[in-house]
Amino acid sequence: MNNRTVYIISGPTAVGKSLISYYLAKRTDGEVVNCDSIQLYKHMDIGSAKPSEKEMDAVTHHLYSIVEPDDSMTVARYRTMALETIDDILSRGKTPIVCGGTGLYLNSILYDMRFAESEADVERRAELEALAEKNGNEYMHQYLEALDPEAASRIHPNNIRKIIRAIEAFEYGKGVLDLSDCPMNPDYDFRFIALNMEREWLYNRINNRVKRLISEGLVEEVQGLLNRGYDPSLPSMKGIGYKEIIGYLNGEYDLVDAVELTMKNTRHYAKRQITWLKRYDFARWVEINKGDTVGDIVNRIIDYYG
RNA sequence: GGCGACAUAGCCAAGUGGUAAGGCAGAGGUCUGCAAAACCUUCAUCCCCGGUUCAAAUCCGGGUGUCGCCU
Repeated sequence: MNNRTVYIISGPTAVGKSLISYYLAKRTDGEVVNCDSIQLYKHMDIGSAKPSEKEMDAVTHHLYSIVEPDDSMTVARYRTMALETIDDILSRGKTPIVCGGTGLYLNSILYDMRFAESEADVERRAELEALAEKNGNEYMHQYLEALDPEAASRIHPNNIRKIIRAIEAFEYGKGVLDLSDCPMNPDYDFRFIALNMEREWLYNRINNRVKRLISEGLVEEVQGLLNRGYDPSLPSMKGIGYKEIIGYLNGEYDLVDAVELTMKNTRHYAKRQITWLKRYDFARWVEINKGDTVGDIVNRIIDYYG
């Protein structure tokens, strides 16, 4: 038993990753491993479009609903958990099927990304944010330039978030590394699938999905999260669908506007996801056409790798 | 039928003689600890015809269209 095959099912939001992973798991005696930054959170089921309970019961799903919305997730943490899960699945002779569209998280599995031992320092970050607030982005960029010219040259002066991270990283060790010169993770035999479909169709699916989430009770879910005391400023609460509904509940606009905003932001997100996936030249792009059944697609995925 | 207003990118829209702001949508892209985040790039010759002028989206005349009011 020395199979190291790991399927990765990625693609933009709403292409149908979850469903395809589910059927692929049935066909390959597999177990699904979540790679979606929002599906990691508990109590965020509707908005993040988690697989149904039925699917979760029929096939083992890992890393869904494992942290509280106010827990701080990071790529480093995700990577540790994901790798442990994958190893566990392999050790039992099953096939891990990583499913999700969070690019950086996928990357952390695919590559040997090294993270410093120490966790990010929240206090120092707050200090730097205050400094940026006071002196402006340009000032911070110059400050970074003095510390780490190489990193400064890679980060746009307007991208204050990355500038701050780079300063933090420099102060705590080696600075930010370049994503592109990271070695591939040698431990697995990846079968990387990037699902995609015609843009217009995808956008239609996104719009319909948002409507469906509302009818399934997204507003109530968000209200419930607020009632539990989760702050809108939490990263989890800034997920698409959540932040827009919060705006509606705060009376900033009506529900129709919230829905349209959510659709728009989801479309933008899907576009960014596709852009991200294009970086992987080893990705097998699977184009989904109208009329394809899930079975067809799963067959194509399996056939791809003989 | 008459009078008036308006006509700028897919949409909203600034610009009233000097060589087309901005926003949204769309498209493309960046990415090593908030990533469903953050950030970047790109997209018009101004309804049509004629005139005035060194120079017109901007002024004049005519046409067409839209809207409003009147009959």
